[in-house]
Amino acid sequence: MDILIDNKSGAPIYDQIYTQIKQQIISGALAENQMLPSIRGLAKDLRISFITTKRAYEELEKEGFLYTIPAKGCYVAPRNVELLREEHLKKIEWHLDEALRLAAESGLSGEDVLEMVRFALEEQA
Amino acid sequence: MDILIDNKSGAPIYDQIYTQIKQQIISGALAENQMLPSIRGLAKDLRISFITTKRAYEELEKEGFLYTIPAKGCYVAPRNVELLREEHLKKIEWHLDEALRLAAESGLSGEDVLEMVRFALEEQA
DNA sequence: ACCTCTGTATATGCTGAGTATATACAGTAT
DNA sequence: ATACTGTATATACTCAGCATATACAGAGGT
Repeated sequence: MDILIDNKSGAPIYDQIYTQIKQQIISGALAENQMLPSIRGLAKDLRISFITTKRAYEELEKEGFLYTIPAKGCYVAPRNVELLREEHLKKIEWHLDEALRLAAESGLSGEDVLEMVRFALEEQA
Repeated sequence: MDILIDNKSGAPIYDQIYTQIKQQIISGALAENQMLPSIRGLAKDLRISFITTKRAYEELEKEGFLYTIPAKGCYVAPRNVELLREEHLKKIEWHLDEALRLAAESGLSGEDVLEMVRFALEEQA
C-alpha cells in the first residue's frame, strides 16, 4: 500500500488518503474483497492519528468503495454497476442544479427550464 | 428598488442583495446607466450596516454589472443584456444536454429527468 | 484466560474563512 | 457649511473543517 502525504499540498490529509485509495480501487490495483491496511497500521505508517485514516475510510465506505467488519478489518467492496450508477446520478443532479441556478439568475422560471428539457428531448428523438 | 432580506434563509445578507440586484439588472428591470440606491440609503432602508450593502455592490462591480463614481453614486453598467442572457442560455442548454446524455447512459428516461427537475425545483423552494 | 490486534464512539483544541460591523476619511453638490 | 456620495482600515463574532487523545468493545491467536 503506497500512500503519499504531501504536507505542502494544501489538501487535507484525510482527503489525500481518500483520493489515493479510491484511485487504486477504481484502477483495479486493489482487488475486490482484498483486505486494506488497518486504520491503525496505516496511521502508524504515515505518522498521523488513526482517527484521520478512519475518516478517509469512512468516506470511502459511505460511497461504497469498501466495507467494514468491526474488529476484523476493511475490505475492498465488489465493484458493482449500482455504484457507477450512483456516481452518474450525482453528476446528473449537479448539472440540473447548475442549470436551475443559472436559469434563476436569468429570471427564467422552473417551468421555462422544464420546457427546455422537453424541447431537448424532442431534439434527441 | 425592492430588495427583500430573509433572515431565515441562511444565505448571507450581502449575497441576497447581490443576487436580487443582479437578477434585476439581467432581467432588464433596471435600465442601463440608471442610478442605483446609494449604499447608505439602501442600508438604512434594510436596517443593516452600509458596509454590507457596499460589499454587495463591490461584488457586482467586480463582475461588471455596475460602475461607480466616487462621491456620486453607483450606476447600472452599460452592457449588452441580451448577449449576457444568450450566454446564460447556452450554458443552461449545455448543462441540460449533459444531464440528458448521462441519463441516457444510465438507462434513465426523459420522463425520469423531468421528474428530477421537478424535484430539484421543490427543493429550491 | 490473556494479550494484541481489529474498528467504534465521544469529547476537545485549533485554525481559517466568512460575515457583519463601527469609525474615520475624502470627494461632490447645493 | 452641510448633507449627501463612496473609500479604507481595524475589529469582533461565528462556524465549519481538520486533526487529535482517550476510553470502549469485539475477534483471534498464543
